[in-house]
Amino acid sequence: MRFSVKSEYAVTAVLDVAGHADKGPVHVKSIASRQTIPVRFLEQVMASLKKAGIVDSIRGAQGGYVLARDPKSINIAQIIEAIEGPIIPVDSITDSAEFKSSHINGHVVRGVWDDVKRAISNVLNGVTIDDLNRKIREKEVSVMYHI
Amino acid sequence: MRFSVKSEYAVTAVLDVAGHADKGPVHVKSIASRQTIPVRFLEQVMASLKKAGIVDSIRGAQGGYVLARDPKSINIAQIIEAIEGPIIPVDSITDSAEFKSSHINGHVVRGVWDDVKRAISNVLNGVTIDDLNRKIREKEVSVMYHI
DNA sequence: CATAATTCCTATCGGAATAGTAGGATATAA
DNA sequence: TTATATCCTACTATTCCGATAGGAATTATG
Repeated sequence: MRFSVKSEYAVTAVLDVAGHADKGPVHVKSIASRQTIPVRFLEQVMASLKKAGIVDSIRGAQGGYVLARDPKSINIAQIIEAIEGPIIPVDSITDSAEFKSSHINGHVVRGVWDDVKRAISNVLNGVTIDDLNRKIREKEVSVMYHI
Repeated sequence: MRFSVKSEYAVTAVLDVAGHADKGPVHVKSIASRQTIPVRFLEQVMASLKKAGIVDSIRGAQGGYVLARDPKSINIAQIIEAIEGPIIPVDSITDSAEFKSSHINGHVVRGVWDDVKRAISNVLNGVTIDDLNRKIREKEVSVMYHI
C-alpha cells in the first residue's frame, strides 16, 4: 500500500459522487472541474473504482457515475485498495523464501511491518463515505451559521 | 514516510549491532555478510543512522559501529525517520495553500490521512530495539529447546 | 438517422525516486 | 607503513507516478 495522489483523488471523487447523488449520474468532467483534477487522469481513477464495484457507470450522453452501494457500506480501505492494491499484500517482497532465509531476524522486523499495516487497515476500515459526508455537511452548516 | 528496503536494512542493521555489542565495534562488512545486504549500500544507511545519533562510529582499522544509546531508548520510528525523513511531514504536498483551496472537502480527506499517520507513528514509537532483541532471544531459546 | 456527449481502452511520456555501484579521501590500529 | 575501516560524493539502471493523448464504443436527444 502507498499514499498517492491517486488515492486522494479517488476518495475525493467518491465523496463528490455521493454528494451529488440526487441530480442523476455525475460525469467525470464535473468532478474534475469541481475538484481541480485532470480529467483524463480522473477517468482512469473512475475505471478502477468501477472495477472494484464501488461505483457504477452509465455510458453515453447524459451518462456518468453513481455509487454502486450504500455510502454506509463503502469505507476508505476499499477505495484505496481499489486504487493501490491490497493494503496487506498476499505476498510482499519480504515474504519471499530467499528473503526470509537471507535476512537473519527478518521475521522480527517483518512483524513490526505487519503491525503497522494492521493499524493502517483498522483506521481505513473504520471510516465510511457516509461518515465523511456527514462531516462535510456539519462543516457547511457551521459555516452558514457564521455568516 | 514510506516503507522501503532501506528502512528494513536500517532496522536490521541496528538490531545486528545491538546483538553483537559485546565483541566491540561491529563493522559494516560483518553486518552486510550476516544479513546479505550490499556493503556499499549499507555504508550509506549507517551514515544516516550516525547522523541521526542512533549509532556512533569508530574510524580506522578495527573500527566499526556501536549503539549511541540504550537499546531501550531507540525505537523503530526514530530509525525510520533517520532514513526516510519525518513520518508526519511538516508540510506535505496536500498541505500547500493551493491544494487546499483547489480541492473541495480536501480537509476531510486529509483528516483521514492524518489519522493513519498517527496510527503508524504510534505503532513505530511503541517498539524499541530492546523489545525486538528480546523477541529474537526468546525465539533462539525456543529453537534450542526443540532440538 | 445524425450528432453530441459520455465512458472505455490502450499507449506513451517526462520526471522523480529506489536500489545499487563506484572511486577515492580520510582516519587509525597494529 | 600498511591494512583496515569509515566517510564523502557522484553516477547509473530501473521502476513508478502523475499526466497526457488518440480514438473506439455507447447512448440520449433532436
